[in-house]
Amino acid sequence: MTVRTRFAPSPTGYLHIGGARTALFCWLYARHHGGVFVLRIEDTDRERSTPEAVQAILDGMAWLDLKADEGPYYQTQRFDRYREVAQGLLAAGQAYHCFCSKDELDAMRKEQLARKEKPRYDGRCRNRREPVAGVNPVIRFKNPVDGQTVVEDAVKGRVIFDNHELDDLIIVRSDGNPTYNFCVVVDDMDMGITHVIRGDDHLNNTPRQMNILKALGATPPRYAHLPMILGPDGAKLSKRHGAVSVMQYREDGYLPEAVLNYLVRLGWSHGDQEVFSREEMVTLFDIEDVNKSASAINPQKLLWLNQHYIKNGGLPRLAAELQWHLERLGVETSKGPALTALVKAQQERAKTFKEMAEGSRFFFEEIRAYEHEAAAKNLTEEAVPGLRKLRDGLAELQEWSAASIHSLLIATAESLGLKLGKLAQPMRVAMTGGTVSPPIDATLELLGKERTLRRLDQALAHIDAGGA
RNA sequence: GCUCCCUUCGUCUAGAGGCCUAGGACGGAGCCCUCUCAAGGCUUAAACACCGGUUCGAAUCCGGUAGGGAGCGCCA
Repeated sequence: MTVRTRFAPSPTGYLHIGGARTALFCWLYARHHGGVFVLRIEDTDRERSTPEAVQAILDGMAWLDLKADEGPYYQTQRFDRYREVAQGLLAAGQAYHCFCSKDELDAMRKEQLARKEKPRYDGRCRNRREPVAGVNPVIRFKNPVDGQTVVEDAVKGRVIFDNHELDDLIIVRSDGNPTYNFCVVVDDMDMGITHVIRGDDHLNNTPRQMNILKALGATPPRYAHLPMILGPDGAKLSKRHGAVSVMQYREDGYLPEAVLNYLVRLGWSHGDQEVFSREEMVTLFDIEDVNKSASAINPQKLLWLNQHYIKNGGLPRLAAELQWHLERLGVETSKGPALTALVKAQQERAKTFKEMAEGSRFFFEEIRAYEHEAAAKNLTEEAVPGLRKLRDGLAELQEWSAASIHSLLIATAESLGLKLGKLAQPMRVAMTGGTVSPPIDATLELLGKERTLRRLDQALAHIDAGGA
């Protein structure tokens, strides 16, 4: 039997980090077993579902490269099918019409709560023969009243529910539309889903779904309920935690492989290994190895992984990403060094592409102002002799390469009895306007001779003008 | 309130009765390297929620307690 998993988000918002992890595990499990990964959009709540949210989910998955092998299926396009199945249940006496009003239901709940009982529908319409005039009934599933339903969960283990804890849930609303728990069941059955991997907030729904499946004559799939993902503070994930949408991570300068690698280690591990390529994830991942307990997001570790992928990624790939971010900053990338060379110079000092792009602006844009403290400390009269001598040397330099620039720098500093830092740091401020850049020789090489000399003159003039 | 789930360093985790004086990673601290920022190298602090039981022996098994979480909708 081929494994078939599904990711079934409801399009009421963006693809957040928790959803992304669920999608990843579903995808990994399918890939690992040579199975099929199905995408299903659960949009039965027409009030809250939007096409923008559908697109956002698709975009998020595309960015993470979690391609669905089938779908997306839309539940709103399958309403006829749900109604058909509900009618079948009705005809078989496994479901019934319920005419209870909302007020009646509310009153019932209140009483039960007052008696310190779990609120549940008492099944009073189970044996009603006559319809109530003027009331459009809902359809309820006739849940078994005794016995137990056992969920053999791949991550939580054996979980036992007494059927009398479960009540007769509504499967079709009074307006004729099917409800969530029912659609899920019909879909999982129709789509031949063999493994339902989802958040553990659904664990309590599982016995109800299994009972409906059994009533339908279907074999329940294998279930795996993933622990929740919490915010950095250990509280439930929310907007207040910043990057809730996976696409926000792109904006913030993260690579999808870093996000994926971070996510796969939340609730899953393989010994002491921290870094996993996509291929390794696929071969090593197993749902049986997933943890039971919730985990908090650790932004520092994500940052570290991102840095790892920046340091070790392929240049063309990284250059494309840098270009995307530079363009976001409004930088004209054609007016500067080749981006692959730039990435090579910057990849050791950036944790994110956002950071790298911001730290690379000076390669493309003129220096309009020096950082105050940096200039005050480095662009001083004291630095002038060194800068002048270096300017002469650079102007005559035949081969404009980091290596030759480096030699010139050493020689210049030596001849003036200066420590390298006394020369390099003023140069850095002159070239970048600030104090941070790649090694100065590499920076000059990337800047090019003309720009270097121009900026050196600009700095000298600045000092000459009294640092104003 | 009821049902269900969870509990190893700050965080992610290893651990499936003796290999544990509990390992790794991020983060922290210190040192080294150094033209800045980084990167890198080395060192270091830091945890089995609690109480009982089983056992020659428990982080690992059992029971309870506490603390977190989820569900209990004509939401998904």
